[in-house]
Amino acid sequence: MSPPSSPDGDVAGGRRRRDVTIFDVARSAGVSKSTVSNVIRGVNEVSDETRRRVLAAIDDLNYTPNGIARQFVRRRTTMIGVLVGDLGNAYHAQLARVVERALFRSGYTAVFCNIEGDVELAIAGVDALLEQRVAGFLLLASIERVPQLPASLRRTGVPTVVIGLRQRWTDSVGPQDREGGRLATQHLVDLGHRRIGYVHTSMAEASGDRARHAGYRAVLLAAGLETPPVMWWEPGSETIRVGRTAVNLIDAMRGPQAPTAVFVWNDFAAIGLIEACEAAGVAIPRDLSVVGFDDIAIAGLNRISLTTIAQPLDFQAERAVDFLLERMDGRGPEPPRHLSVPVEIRVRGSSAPPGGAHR
Amino acid sequence: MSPPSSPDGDVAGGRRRRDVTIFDVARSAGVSKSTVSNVIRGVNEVSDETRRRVLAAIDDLNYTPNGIARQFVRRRTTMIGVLVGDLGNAYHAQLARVVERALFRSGYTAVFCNIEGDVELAIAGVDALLEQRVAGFLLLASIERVPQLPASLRRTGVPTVVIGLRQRWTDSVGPQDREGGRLATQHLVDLGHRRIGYVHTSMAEASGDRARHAGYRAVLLAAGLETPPVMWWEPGSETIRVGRTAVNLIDAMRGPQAPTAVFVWNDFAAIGLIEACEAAGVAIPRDLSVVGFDDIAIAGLNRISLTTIAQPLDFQAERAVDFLLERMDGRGPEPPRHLSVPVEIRVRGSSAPPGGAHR
DNA sequence: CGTGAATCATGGAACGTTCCACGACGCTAC
DNA sequence: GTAGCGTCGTGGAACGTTCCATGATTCACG
Repeated sequence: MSPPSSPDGDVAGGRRRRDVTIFDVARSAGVSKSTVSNVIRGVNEVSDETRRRVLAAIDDLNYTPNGIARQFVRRRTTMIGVLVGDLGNAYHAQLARVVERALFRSGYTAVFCNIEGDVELAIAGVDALLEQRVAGFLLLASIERVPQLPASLRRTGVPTVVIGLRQRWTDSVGPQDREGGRLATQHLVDLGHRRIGYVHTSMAEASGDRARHAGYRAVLLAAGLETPPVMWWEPGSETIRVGRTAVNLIDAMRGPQAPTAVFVWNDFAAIGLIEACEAAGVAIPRDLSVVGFDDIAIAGLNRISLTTIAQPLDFQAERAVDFLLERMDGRGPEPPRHLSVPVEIRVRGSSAPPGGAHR
Repeated sequence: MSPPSSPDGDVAGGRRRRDVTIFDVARSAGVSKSTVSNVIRGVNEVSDETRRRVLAAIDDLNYTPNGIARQFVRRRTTMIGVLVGDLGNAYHAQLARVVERALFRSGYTAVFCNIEGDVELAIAGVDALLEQRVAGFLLLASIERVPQLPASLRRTGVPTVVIGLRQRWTDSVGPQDREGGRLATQHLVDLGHRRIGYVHTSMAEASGDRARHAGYRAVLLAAGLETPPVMWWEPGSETIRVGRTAVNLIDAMRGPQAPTAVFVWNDFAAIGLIEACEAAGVAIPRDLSVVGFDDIAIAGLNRISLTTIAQPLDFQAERAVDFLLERMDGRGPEPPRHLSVPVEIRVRGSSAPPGGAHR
């Protein structure tokens, strides 16, 4: 009858074997493609008998709907572009993880783009995501190395939600940075410290930095304490750069007005700082108490034991996804919402009374 | 002339504003859609003058090609499904990061699916990726919690490459596990240890576990040393579970035949083990030397200082992507290739002569 | 001047869905 | 008996590309 077993398009050799389509299912079930479509989408009442036959045919042919075709015709994908600072950084990796879960649970697919603080990469990544017609963007904090990113995203007109950094132009979700700065600093004051420094990265727009600093200053002011000049920390891009010099902090430690405690704007930097201090002969917490922010996983290790401010990442991810889905539906409120979720302090071994009373 | 500023499809309200299409560009440039397509794809010689006009029109209209439509008609996407064990685990996160970069560099998009050792999640994730018609799969190690995954992927017929775990049915890339086990154990023997234990997870198919164990046994055999029973470690799923008991190791440490050193099958477990030991009063390295595998970022911290086997993740990711692209082109060789990349030992503070000669 | 080749541009079919308008059928109510 | 309605199913247009076969023009060469 038919030509003897047509070539059929090899799985290999470039051109792919033709998929089972909705037509094949329709033919096999003896109905029209529209009916199959209705069954799959669960709309437009279909009689039980017909549905049964269609489902049987789907099962029979091992049919998987072609999501690309669906997204094409609907002119709306289920992909969300997730821009993340650096997956090598535990805080970002953790955030990426919970975001992926939250999106998946809502039926969306996370497409990550690892910015790595590289402007070229960021631009190329966003372009690629736009070409893929992502339905939305999720911007995960720490975009300090690519300051033009927010404006650029905004211009695309694609719904965007920011996590970890407050932005005026769109919804954002983040920790109570100011409160966190307050808690951390108050903890140090309560321990009896009188000269408490603040350490951040050298970048200006670092997520939450400003607010954390404000909380810190407020406590010092209320306690009638002097505010030493801000110290900075040059973050390593890939890992916590062991022994990387926190130049002016170490210098300060040797000066006449050495702080007895510091609040560091995030754990990643705090741990690097501890490493650098110890390498320079500054004992933690005897010579210097350190408090971080984020409570990344390793902060809880006994070997690290970093006092820090914990923020609930899961909850933030879920709310951010909620916000994003609303905006994608055009249901997002104006002006944009900004949710700050509560933080709490985890007191561990890196902080102690001045002079190192315990440990 | 025209109706007063037609509704035009609001950006919000569900139905999206119609994109600029290739037709708009064609009209604006005064050519056919085919010519625009030729210019974009850089094929089928186009005169310089025409190309210039088309590019100008593209720029003018701010046209972004619709990747979904392209992938639809070509019946081939540029998305690669990346199945990863647990982004919360530093080793996986690091691997995910380099894989994303390598794929991006080749013009592909990584679509991660975080398995989390959850069978349901894994199945649902793979289904979603199949619906998205990913062009290939990359399986990142540690699928020990979802043993049926390889077989399931294989059945899909979608080209797959495995990283970190040797599989017979398809290409794989991984570290020289056996050699790593050898190096680690030889290091301990050289330090003078006579009773050296091996610690792994309780899961059978853990990536590389078997080969690492084999390297370990080979060294002990060659050195004429006794092989203590294998000890196991129940890994925490989300973080290194601080203080989680490595039950039978701690027990063993108290017994008459306590090992003076252990080789732990990966850093994640090794660090957890160190924590548990120290919590139980076993000092590292005085009472017990510990060697890990992977050289995850925090292993290099002075506070951790874990002696371990380093493997080059970037290189593995690049080769794995090469392999995958070849298979996707139908150029993959038969039988499948298995690449083992060299490892090296990084000696740090967690290993010392028995009795803790230094530190 | 006619032919063939080279260069460049074009129109149309196809890709696998969704969604809409419509139609067939059976039932109820007047 | 027929109008109206509810239930269930259908065919076709549309989505924005790619790719192929073909067409138009120009030029070199005999």
